Amino acid sequence: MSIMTLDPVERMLDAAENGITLIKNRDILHYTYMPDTILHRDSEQEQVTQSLIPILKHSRPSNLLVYGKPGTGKTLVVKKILSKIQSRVEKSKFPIKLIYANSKEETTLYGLLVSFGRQLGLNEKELPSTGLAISEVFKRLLKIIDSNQLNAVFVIDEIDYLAHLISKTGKDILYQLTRANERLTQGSLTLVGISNDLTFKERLDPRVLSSLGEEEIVFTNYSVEQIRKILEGRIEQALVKNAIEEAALNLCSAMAGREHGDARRAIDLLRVASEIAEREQKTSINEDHIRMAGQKIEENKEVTSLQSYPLHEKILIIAVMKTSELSTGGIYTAYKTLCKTVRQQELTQRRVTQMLSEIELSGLITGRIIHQGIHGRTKKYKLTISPNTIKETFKDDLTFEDIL
DNA sequence: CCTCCACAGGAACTGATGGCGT
DNA sequence: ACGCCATCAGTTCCTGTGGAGG
Repeated sequence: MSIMTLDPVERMLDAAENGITLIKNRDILHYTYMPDTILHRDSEQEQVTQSLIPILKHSRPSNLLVYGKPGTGKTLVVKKILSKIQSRVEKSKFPIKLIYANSKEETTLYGLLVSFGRQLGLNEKELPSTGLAISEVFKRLLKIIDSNQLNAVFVIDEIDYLAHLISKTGKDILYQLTRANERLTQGSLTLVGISNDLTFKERLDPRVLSSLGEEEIVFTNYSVEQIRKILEGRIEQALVKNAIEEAALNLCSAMAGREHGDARRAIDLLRVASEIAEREQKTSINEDHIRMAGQKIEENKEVTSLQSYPLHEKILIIAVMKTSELSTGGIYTAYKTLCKTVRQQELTQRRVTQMLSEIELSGLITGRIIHQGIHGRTKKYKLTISPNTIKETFKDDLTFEDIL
């Protein structure tokens, strides 16, 4: 290694040139990477294939519902098998069209339908991204499937979010999707729903359930040992030999397994830890690196969610941080005074309670309902992140100069 | 045993935005 | 040009509630 330079940039460049390299292939340490073989999921793969097989015989397969916690490989398996099926039929005259959409990424019902449409080949002109009635969008989707004689497979990830959107707007799109085949003469439509929430079925319209739930597949959580195997597979491809200590690997699997067997989290941990170790010029990843990675991932999550909030939510978070009286009333008065100093129109208490519960969902604060007898009912909130993170994140924002 | 607090949180509505079809 | 539609942030009005204190 070259002599230590004082300039940190020079030092990093030096290290990159001559220093220790742990990572051979960074992409493999990303959970979006699709490995050739999916570990521990043989029977699930068989089940998925089984229910989709009719497509090869030119008839409509059963609709499919896939359950499993995050990071159990649901999406991976479904995508993999569908693409295999697609490559099988590629040469035949029988067109299969795979459509994938994640309900969480598309925040509105309209957006989701449009994303389906885009993948079916409708451009901005044929399907504008705003302005139409939802029933009109739906009509156009069916029209293109019909006129191109497509056999479409709609994969709807996180379908529980979609169900939630639907119940908010009152449009029963899911029902219409399941019944779409009756309106199609030339093509067909198959639904594959993927859900994280195992109780989601109970909230579903029974008419939808009867056709969507024709087949059900449950992905169980990974055990710690299974996660370890998955990690080993990736380590072998992505890292140099002996890049990770035995204990660190154990810790990594344990940390991810403890939650609910989330392989995605395990891989994230590994990637960040290896980056840290590499930067530190260590010859291997040890337990501390894993712990630091865990912390860093947490902090990153906090900072990005802090930054992404609109102005009034930010003010509210600062109010929670600065006040000691953490009942809703207390927070609200604190919030009002902050609004005055920042010269912002204050919002109603109703709105504020709503914002507070939204922030609570993201995990930055936690709330607990407390009954104080004659003193009524309140929700007491508590900051779950360190005030320093907040100050650090907002320190460049001129709006908050006076209140931090 | 009843009362009454201090809010929680649902429902329905408003007004603005942006863009369609005709 | 006009009416219509979806969406979003926010408001208004509302009903509901566990238990301390009388």
